[in-house]
Amino acid sequence: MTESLSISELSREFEVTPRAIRFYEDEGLLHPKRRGRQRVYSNRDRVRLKLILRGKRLGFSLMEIADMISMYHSDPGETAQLDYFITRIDDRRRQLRQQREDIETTLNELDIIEKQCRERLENLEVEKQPTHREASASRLK
Amino acid sequence: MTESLSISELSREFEVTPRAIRFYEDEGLLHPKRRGRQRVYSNRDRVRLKLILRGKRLGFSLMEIADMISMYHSDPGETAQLDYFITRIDDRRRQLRQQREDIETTLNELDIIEKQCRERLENLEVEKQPTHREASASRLK
DNA sequence: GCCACAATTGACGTTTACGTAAACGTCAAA
DNA sequence: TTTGACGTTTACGTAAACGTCAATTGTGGC
Repeated sequence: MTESLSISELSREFEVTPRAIRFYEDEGLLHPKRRGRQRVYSNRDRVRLKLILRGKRLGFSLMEIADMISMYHSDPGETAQLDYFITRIDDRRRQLRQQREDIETTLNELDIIEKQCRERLENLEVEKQPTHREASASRLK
Repeated sequence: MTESLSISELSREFEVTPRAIRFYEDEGLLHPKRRGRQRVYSNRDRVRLKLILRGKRLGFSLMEIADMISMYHSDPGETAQLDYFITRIDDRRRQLRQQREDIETTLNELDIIEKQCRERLENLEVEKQPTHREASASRLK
Protein backbone atom coordinates (compact mmCIF):
# COMPACT_ATOMS: atom_id res chain seq x y z
CA MET A 1 0.00 0.00 0.00
CA THR A 2 2.97 2.25 0.58
CA GLU A 3 3.13 3.59 -2.93
CA SER A 4 6.61 4.23 -4.14
CA LEU A 5 7.18 6.89 -6.75
CA SER A 6 9.96 7.85 -9.08
CA ILE A 7 11.27 11.36 -9.05
CA SER A 8 9.48 12.27 -12.25
CA GLU A 9 6.17 10.96 -10.99
CA LEU A 10 6.54 12.99 -7.83
CA SER A 11 7.62 15.92 -9.93
CA ARG A 12 4.49 15.77 -12.05
CA GLU A 13 2.18 15.25 -9.10
CA PHE A 14 3.33 18.44 -7.38
CA GLU A 15 4.41 20.42 -10.40
CA VAL A 16 7.96 20.93 -9.28
CA THR A 17 11.04 20.08 -11.29
CA PRO A 18 13.14 17.04 -10.42
CA ARG A 19 15.99 19.47 -9.96
CA ALA A 20 14.10 21.17 -7.15
CA ILE A 21 13.31 17.84 -5.51
CA ARG A 22 16.96 16.81 -5.61
CA PHE A 23 17.89 20.18 -4.24
CA TYR A 24 15.60 19.70 -1.27
CA GLU A 25 17.39 16.42 -0.66
CA ASP A 26 20.77 18.12 -0.82
CA GLU A 27 19.52 20.53 1.79
CA GLY A 28 18.48 17.67 4.02
CA LEU A 29 14.73 18.08 3.63
CA LEU A 30 14.11 14.75 1.94
CA HIS A 31 15.71 11.34 2.35
CA PRO A 32 14.33 9.00 -0.28
CA LYS A 33 15.37 5.38 -0.44
CA ARG A 34 17.47 4.18 -3.35
CA ARG A 35 17.01 1.30 -5.71
CA GLY A 36 20.46 1.16 -7.15
CA ARG A 37 21.17 4.78 -7.95
CA GLN A 38 17.57 5.70 -8.46
CA ARG A 39 15.60 7.59 -5.87
CA VAL A 40 12.44 5.95 -4.62
CA TYR A 41 9.93 8.12 -2.83
CA SER A 42 7.62 6.66 -0.22
CA ASN A 43 4.36 8.07 0.96
CA ARG A 44 6.20 9.62 3.87
CA ASP A 45 8.38 11.48 1.41
CA ARG A 46 5.31 12.72 -0.42
CA VAL A 47 3.95 14.16 2.80
CA ARG A 48 7.24 15.86 3.48
CA LEU A 49 7.30 17.38 0.03
CA LYS A 50 3.79 18.62 0.59
CA LEU A 51 4.94 20.30 3.79
CA ILE A 52 7.87 21.85 1.98
CA LEU A 53 5.67 23.33 -0.71
CA ARG A 54 3.21 24.64 1.82
CA GLY A 55 6.07 26.31 3.60
CA LYS A 56 7.20 27.85 0.36
CA ARG A 57 3.77 29.23 -0.38
CA LEU A 58 3.97 30.96 2.97
CA GLY A 59 7.30 32.48 2.04
CA PHE A 60 9.48 30.53 4.43
CA SER A 61 13.07 29.77 3.58
CA LEU A 62 14.14 26.18 3.20
CA MET A 63 15.98 26.42 6.48
CA GLU A 64 12.89 27.57 8.29
CA ILE A 65 10.92 24.83 6.61
CA ALA A 66 13.50 22.27 7.67
CA ASP A 67 13.15 23.57 11.20
CA MET A 68 9.39 23.28 11.10
CA ILE A 69 9.45 19.79 9.65
CA SER A 70 11.89 18.72 12.30
CA MET A 71 9.27 19.74 14.84
CA TYR A 72 6.92 17.16 13.46
CA HIS A 73 9.16 14.24 14.24
CA SER A 74 11.76 15.30 16.73
CA ASP A 75 11.49 13.90 20.20
CA PRO A 76 13.64 16.09 22.40
CA GLY A 77 14.63 14.18 25.48
CA GLU A 78 15.51 16.88 27.94
CA THR A 79 13.28 19.36 29.63
CA ALA A 80 15.41 22.29 28.59
CA GLN A 81 15.20 21.21 24.99
CA LEU A 82 11.47 20.81 25.26
CA ASP A 83 11.17 24.32 26.65
CA TYR A 84 13.22 25.71 23.82
CA PHE A 85 11.16 23.64 21.43
CA ILE A 86 7.95 25.16 22.68
CA THR A 87 9.47 28.60 22.36
CA ARG A 88 10.20 27.92 18.72
CA ILE A 89 6.66 26.77 18.18
CA ASP A 90 5.39 29.96 19.77
CA ASP A 91 7.59 32.06 17.53
CA ARG A 92 6.26 30.37 14.44
CA ARG A 93 2.75 30.84 15.66
CA ARG A 94 3.29 34.53 16.20
CA GLN A 95 4.69 34.83 12.72
CA LEU A 96 1.77 32.97 11.20
CA ARG A 97 -0.77 35.07 13.04
CA GLN A 98 0.96 38.20 11.79
CA GLN A 99 0.76 36.86 8.27
CA ARG A 100 -2.90 36.05 8.68
CA GLU A 101 -3.53 39.59 9.84
CA ASP A 102 -1.60 40.95 6.86
CA ILE A 103 -3.70 38.80 4.58
CA GLU A 104 -6.97 40.06 6.02
CA THR A 105 -5.85 43.63 5.60
CA THR A 106 -4.74 43.08 2.05
CA LEU A 107 -7.91 41.22 1.11
CA ASN A 108 -9.98 44.08 2.42
CA GLU A 109 -7.96 46.55 0.42
CA LEU A 110 -8.33 44.46 -2.69
CA ASP A 111 -12.09 44.48 -2.20
CA ILE A 112 -12.08 48.26 -2.10
CA ILE A 113 -9.88 48.54 -5.15
CA GLU A 114 -12.01 46.16 -7.14
CA LYS A 115 -15.13 48.00 -6.18
CA GLN A 116 -13.64 51.23 -7.48
CA CYS A 117 -12.69 49.44 -10.67
CA ARG A 118 -16.20 48.19 -11.21
CA GLU A 119 -17.65 51.63 -10.67
CA ARG A 120 -15.21 53.04 -13.18
CA LEU A 121 -16.21 50.27 -15.59
CA GLU A 122 -19.89 51.15 -15.31
CA ASN A 123 -19.14 54.78 -15.92
CA LEU A 124 -17.26 53.86 -19.06
CA GLU A 125 -20.18 51.77 -20.26
CA VAL A 126 -22.54 54.65 -19.75
CA GLU A 127 -20.26 57.07 -21.54
CA LYS A 128 -20.18 54.74 -24.50
CA GLN A 129 -23.96 54.78 -24.87
CA PRO A 130 -25.09 58.25 -23.96
CA THR A 131 -28.31 57.89 -26.00
CA HIS A 132 -31.76 57.14 -24.63
CA ARG A 133 -31.28 53.41 -25.18
CA GLU A 134 -32.75 51.63 -22.18
CA ALA A 135 -30.88 49.89 -19.37
CA SER A 136 -27.45 48.85 -20.59
CA ALA A 137 -27.50 45.26 -19.45
CA SER A 138 -24.41 43.10 -19.43
CA ARG A 139 -22.92 42.83 -22.85
CA LEU A 140 -21.19 39.59 -23.89
CA LYS A 141 -18.00 40.17 -25.81
CA MET B 1 1.50 68.25 9.09
CA THR B 2 3.01 66.18 6.33
CA GLU B 3 5.95 64.98 8.34
CA SER B 4 9.11 64.63 6.36
CA LEU B 5 11.68 62.10 7.46
CA SER B 6 15.29 61.38 6.68
CA ILE B 7 16.32 57.97 5.52
CA SER B 8 17.76 57.00 8.88
CA GLU B 9 14.63 58.09 10.71
CA LEU B 10 12.53 56.00 8.40
CA SER B 11 15.03 53.21 8.74
CA ARG B 12 14.74 53.22 12.52
CA GLU B 13 10.98 53.48 12.50
CA PHE B 14 10.54 50.34 10.44
CA GLU B 15 13.71 48.52 11.40
CA VAL B 16 15.08 48.21 7.91
CA THR B 17 18.50 49.32 6.78
CA PRO B 18 18.93 52.49 4.73
CA ARG B 19 20.48 50.25 2.11
CA ALA B 20 17.22 48.34 1.76
CA ILE B 21 15.23 51.56 1.49
CA ARG B 22 17.51 52.85 -1.26
CA PHE B 23 17.23 49.53 -2.97
CA TYR B 24 13.45 49.76 -3.01
CA GLU B 25 13.86 53.12 -4.66
CA ASP B 26 16.21 51.67 -7.27
CA GLU B 27 13.54 49.10 -7.99
CA GLY B 28 10.96 51.80 -8.47
CA LEU B 29 8.98 51.14 -5.31
CA LEU B 30 9.69 54.47 -3.67
CA HIS B 31 10.13 57.98 -5.05
CA PRO B 32 11.18 60.30 -2.24
CA LYS B 33 11.67 63.99 -2.82
CA ARG B 34 15.16 65.42 -2.65
CA ARG B 35 16.52 68.33 -0.73
CA GLY B 36 19.75 68.77 -2.59
CA ARG B 37 21.08 65.24 -2.78
CA GLN B 38 19.37 64.09 0.35
CA ARG B 39 16.24 62.00 0.27
CA VAL B 40 13.19 63.34 2.04
CA TYR B 41 10.40 60.95 2.82
CA SER B 42 6.83 62.15 3.09
CA ASN B 43 3.98 60.47 4.83
CA ARG B 44 2.93 58.97 1.53
CA ASP B 45 6.35 57.34 1.28
CA ARG B 46 5.96 55.94 4.76
CA VAL B 47 2.70 54.31 3.77
CA ARG B 48 4.31 52.84 0.71
CA LEU B 49 7.14 51.41 2.75
CA LYS B 50 4.61 49.92 5.10
CA LEU B 51 2.95 48.23 2.14
CA ILE B 52 6.29 46.95 0.92
CA LEU B 53 7.13 45.41 4.25
CA ARG B 54 3.71 43.85 4.56
CA GLY B 55 4.21 42.30 1.16
CA LYS B 56 7.55 40.96 2.25
CA ARG B 57 6.10 39.38 5.35
CA LEU B 58 3.73 37.55 3.05
CA GLY B 59 6.62 36.27 0.98
CA PHE B 60 5.98 38.30 -2.16
CA SER B 61 8.84 39.34 -4.39
CA LEU B 62 9.55 43.02 -4.87
CA MET B 63 8.16 42.79 -8.37
CA GLU B 64 4.90 41.35 -7.12
CA ILE B 65 4.78 44.00 -4.45
CA ALA B 66 5.37 46.70 -7.03
CA ASP B 67 2.50 45.27 -9.01
CA MET B 68 0.21 45.28 -6.01
CA ILE B 69 1.13 48.81 -5.02
CA SER B 70 0.49 49.95 -8.56
CA MET B 71 -3.04 48.67 -8.13
CA TYR B 72 -3.59 51.14 -5.34
CA HIS B 73 -3.02 54.16 -7.49
CA SER B 74 -3.31 53.21 -11.12
CA ASP B 75 -6.29 54.46 -13.01
CA PRO B 76 -6.55 52.39 -16.16
CA GLY B 77 -8.51 54.24 -18.74
CA GLU B 78 -9.71 51.55 -21.07
CA THR B 79 -12.25 48.86 -20.44
CA ALA B 80 -9.93 46.10 -21.59
CA GLN B 81 -7.29 47.28 -19.17
CA LEU B 82 -9.81 47.42 -16.39
CA ASP B 83 -10.86 43.85 -17.12
CA TYR B 84 -7.27 42.70 -17.01
CA PHE B 85 -6.81 44.71 -13.86
CA ILE B 86 -9.67 42.93 -12.17
CA THR B 87 -8.22 39.62 -13.26
CA ARG B 88 -4.97 40.48 -11.55
CA ILE B 89 -6.81 41.40 -8.41
CA ASP B 90 -8.61 38.09 -8.49
CA ASP B 91 -5.36 36.22 -8.91
CA ARG B 92 -3.87 37.91 -5.89
CA ARG B 93 -6.97 37.18 -3.92
CA ARG B 94 -6.80 33.51 -4.79
CA GLN B 95 -3.20 33.41 -3.73
CA LEU B 96 -3.94 35.13 -0.44
CA ARG B 97 -6.82 32.80 0.32
CA GLN B 98 -4.56 29.84 -0.35
CA GLN B 99 -2.02 31.29 2.03
CA ARG B 100 -4.66 31.82 4.65
CA GLU B 101 -5.70 28.20 4.33
CA ASP B 102 -2.09 27.08 4.62
CA ILE B 103 -1.75 29.16 7.75
CA GLU B 104 -4.81 27.64 9.38
CA THR B 105 -3.54 24.15 8.65
CA THR B 106 -0.12 24.92 10.00
CA LEU B 107 -1.47 26.58 13.13
CA ASN B 108 -3.58 23.54 13.86
CA GLU B 109 -0.61 21.27 13.43
CA LEU B 110 1.46 23.44 15.73
CA ASP B 111 -1.24 23.14 18.36
CA ILE B 112 -1.07 19.38 18.17
CA ILE B 113 2.69 19.34 18.33
CA GLU B 114 2.78 21.64 21.31
CA LYS B 115 0.22 19.55 23.11
CA GLN B 116 2.38 16.48 22.62
CA CYS B 117 5.34 18.43 23.90
CA ARG B 118 3.53 19.45 27.04
CA GLU B 119 2.44 15.90 27.73
CA ARG B 120 6.01 14.74 27.33
CA LEU B 121 7.09 17.52 29.68
CA GLU B 122 4.68 16.41 32.37
CA ASN B 123 5.86 12.86 32.06
CA LEU B 124 9.43 14.00 32.52
CA GLU B 125 8.48 15.96 35.61
CA VAL B 126 6.83 12.91 37.09
CA GLU B 127 9.79 10.72 36.28
CA LYS B 128 12.07 13.12 38.06
CA GLN B 129 10.10 12.98 41.29
CA PRO B 130 8.84 9.45 41.63
CA THR B 131 8.67 9.79 45.45
CA HIS B 132 5.56 10.53 47.45
CA ARG B 133 6.19 14.28 47.41
CA GLU B 134 2.90 16.05 46.82
CA ALA B 135 1.79 17.91 43.70
CA SER B 136 4.80 19.09 41.72
CA ALA B 137 3.88 22.70 41.20
CA SER B 138 5.63 24.95 38.78
CA ARG B 139 9.30 25.34 39.58
CA LEU B 140 11.06 28.63 38.95
CA LYS B 141 14.57 28.30 37.59
C1' DG C 1 22.23 -7.56 -27.00
C1' DC C 2 20.90 -3.11 -28.36
C1' DC C 3 18.34 1.13 -28.27
C1' DA C 4 15.69 4.77 -26.41
C1' DC C 5 14.73 6.98 -22.55
C1' DA C 6 14.81 8.07 -17.72
C1' DA C 7 17.75 9.20 -13.91
C1' DT C 8 22.12 10.76 -11.77
C1' DT C 9 25.95 13.60 -10.90
C1' DG C 10 28.72 17.46 -11.36
C1' DA C 11 29.50 22.13 -12.62
C1' DC C 12 28.45 26.53 -13.80
C1' DG C 13 24.84 30.22 -14.57
C1' DT C 14 21.03 33.20 -12.92
C1' DT C 15 17.87 35.97 -10.24
C1' DT C 16 16.55 38.31 -6.07
C1' DA C 17 17.49 41.17 -2.28
C1' DC C 18 20.17 43.12 -0.21
C1' DG C 19 25.39 43.55 2.57
C1' DT C 20 29.69 45.76 2.57
C1' DA C 21 33.34 48.67 1.53
C1' DA C 22 35.35 52.80 -0.59
C1' DA C 23 35.43 57.50 -1.45
C1' DC C 24 33.34 61.67 -1.06
C1' DG C 25 29.97 65.78 0.37
C1' DT C 26 27.63 68.46 4.42
C1' DC C 27 26.72 70.50 8.42
C1' DA C 28 26.94 71.35 13.31
C1' DA C 29 29.38 70.96 17.67
C1' DA C 30 33.73 71.24 20.10
C1' DT D 1 39.36 73.75 12.05
C1' DT D 2 38.92 69.21 13.07
C1' DT D 3 35.85 65.76 14.06
C1' DG D 4 31.88 63.06 14.05
C1' DA D 5 27.42 61.75 12.49
C1' DC D 6 24.75 61.21 8.44
C1' DG D 7 24.07 60.93 3.67
C1' DT D 8 25.31 59.83 -1.34
C1' DT D 9 27.01 57.08 -5.25
C1' DT D 10 29.45 53.24 -7.26
C1' DA D 11 30.80 48.82 -7.29
C1' DC D 12 31.60 44.43 -5.99
C1' DG D 13 30.18 40.43 -2.89
C1' DT D 14 26.90 36.98 -1.29
C1' DA D 15 23.29 33.67 0.14
C1' DA D 16 19.26 31.26 -1.38
C1' DA D 17 16.94 28.52 -4.65
C1' DC D 18 16.95 26.69 -8.18
C1' DG D 19 17.84 26.43 -13.98
C1' DT D 20 20.61 24.52 -17.48
C1' DC D 21 23.76 21.74 -19.80
C1' DA D 22 26.88 17.98 -20.35
C1' DA D 23 28.55 13.56 -19.46
C1' DT D 24 27.32 9.14 -17.69
C1' DT D 25 24.81 5.38 -16.14
C1' DG D 26 21.28 2.26 -15.55
C1' DT D 27 17.06 -0.19 -17.36
C1' DG D 28 12.84 -1.74 -19.44
C1' DG D 29 11.25 -3.35 -23.99
C1' DC D 30 11.85 -5.75 -28.23
